[in-house]
Amino acid sequence: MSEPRWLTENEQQAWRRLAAVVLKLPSELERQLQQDADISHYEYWVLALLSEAPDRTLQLKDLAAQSNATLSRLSHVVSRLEKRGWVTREPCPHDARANNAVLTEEGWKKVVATAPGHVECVRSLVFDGLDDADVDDLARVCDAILDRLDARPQG
Amino acid sequence: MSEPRWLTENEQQAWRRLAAVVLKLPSELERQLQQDADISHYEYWVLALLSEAPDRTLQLKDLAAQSNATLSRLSHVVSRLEKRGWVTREPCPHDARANNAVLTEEGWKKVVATAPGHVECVRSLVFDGLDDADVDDLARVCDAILDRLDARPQG
DNA sequence: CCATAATAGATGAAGCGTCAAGTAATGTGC
DNA sequence: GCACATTACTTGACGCTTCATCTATTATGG
Repeated sequence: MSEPRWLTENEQQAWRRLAAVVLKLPSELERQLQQDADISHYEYWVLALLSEAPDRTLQLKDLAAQSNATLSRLSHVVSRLEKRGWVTREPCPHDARANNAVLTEEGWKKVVATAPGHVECVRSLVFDGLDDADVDDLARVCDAILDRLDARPQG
Repeated sequence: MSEPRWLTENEQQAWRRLAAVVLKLPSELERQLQQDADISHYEYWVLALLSEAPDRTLQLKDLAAQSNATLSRLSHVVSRLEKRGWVTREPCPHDARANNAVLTEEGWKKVVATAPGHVECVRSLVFDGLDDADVDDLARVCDAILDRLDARPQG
């Protein structure tokens, strides 16, 4: 084991701030959605993805990938969303192992009702403090981090 | 309720990437620490903060603030760390309501043993993909977001 | 001083995510 | 075309965070 490559002063500062964002931003978004729509951030994300998908339908596997979650987590969440009447499960025609998640009309209404307040929250927390150049920088840096995250051996 | 201020195309892209980072980065750090040191990311933060504090001692209230957590969460975590022999609670001399958390010698050793691998993980996931200008951009953007997060009315 | 409020922390229940197993269907090698 | 591995998903248990509530101590107002 060689000498660890410690962080420079600049990197430490950036890291502390990124760590704080990564910790606080989700909990604030969670709070807003819970309070205003009685729904978790991840549940919202699932509904939003379905609302944009063709026929408002996605196979669970793909929905899991697009929402950055494990299939297990998604399965639990879809069960909850099903109980609330926002999503239904349907067998996938071409693969008897697979299931599709389909957004119901009620689910669509839920997304439509929830989206404006949530977008406003994201905007006020993130984008109102940034100019156009900052937004580009943010996207670029996040992309670089994601490249390395996705390149990891075993998730 | 006026027309919501939707996100521009650029903002949407940046947001999706930030959301992915905010979701994936913590779980990857969690995985590394759990695997290599049998400890959670937040537990590591607590130990690391204590290791840098004068006398390796901090009042629970201050430790909660510095680690971006509620007092309740910290209290539970300190209980676990106490059971593992890495931290002890001591009454605060000047305020009988308050408790100090103190890092034990065993706790110090744990930090020393864990830090290099964790820093390596942070470096490889975040900083190895960024140049100096990116690091500055990251710090600046995170700072702007934190300003708005911390300015929120009620947490 | 005394009542009230605020602060510091602890604790138990509830909900969600993760992990380990399990089932069922579908590829793949020989 | 039959074993074997892989894929797709479900389920139950466990651990951790949050929330509400509780105790104890310290400030504050009159």
